[in-house]
Amino acid sequence: MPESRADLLKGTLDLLILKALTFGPQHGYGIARWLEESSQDLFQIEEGSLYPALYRMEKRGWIRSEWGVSDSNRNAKYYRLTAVGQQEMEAQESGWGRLVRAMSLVLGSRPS
Amino acid sequence: MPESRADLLKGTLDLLILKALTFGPQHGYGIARWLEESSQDLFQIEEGSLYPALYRMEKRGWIRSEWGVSDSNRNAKYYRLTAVGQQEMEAQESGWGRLVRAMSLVLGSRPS
DNA sequence: CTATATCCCTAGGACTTCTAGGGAGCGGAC
DNA sequence: GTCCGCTCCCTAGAAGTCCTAGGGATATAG
Repeated sequence: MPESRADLLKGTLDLLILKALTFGPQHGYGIARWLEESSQDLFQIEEGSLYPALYRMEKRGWIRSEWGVSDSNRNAKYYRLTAVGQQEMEAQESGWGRLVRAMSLVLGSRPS
Repeated sequence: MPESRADLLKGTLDLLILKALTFGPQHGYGIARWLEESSQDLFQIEEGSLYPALYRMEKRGWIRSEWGVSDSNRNAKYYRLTAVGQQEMEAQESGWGRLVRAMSLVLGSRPS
């Protein structure tokens, strides 16, 4: 019963990945690094979460992959956003906005 | 593969329940109603999510229950926050704040 | 008496994430 | 030349949360 999970990513990983890919194709490792950087290290992206996420997102048609060579000259699988993925990104972004609004209403509430 | 889940609550249910109980003891049904009201119906609390959540939260010592009689004169199980639950609430509230900050950094980012 | 709202609960499954590994290649330090 | 660290990919298994889809009982209004 390990209650000690950092677990800061509450179902937001898909949106984060989609967002990372709006700037052009990127490989898994690069996505993880970018997310950590751009969140000022608030996010820690576990590879055991990332790769399964990429796999299911590709299966759903949100992203598509292609092998290439990375900046550091290694083989890397580059993912890019599809049109469906772009729509999904927008949908999830607005869903996130609704969640934040709802939470903010509740957390700022007084008794009924 | 039903992708059609409303699923607005991304792991925030515990915090929502804890928050609801900061205003005094309340029963499950009342918690659900209050959360829907105070979120302006953005949250829909399913009973199949709520009662298991209450059960595990009690098992963890965050809340304690006692049978009583509701305003509408029915038997109802009233939950109240424990000291541990109060601490947990504060911890989760600040965790939520960190998530919102991190998401906001990433969603507002430009390419690396 | 019948309908509606109020109240409680469980089982089973879908889904996401984590832990905990394994593997391989490139480049620089020594 | 060898070793180490970083880059890169991946899987299996388990834990945890939430949903769907039920089931049940009672008070009060009409």
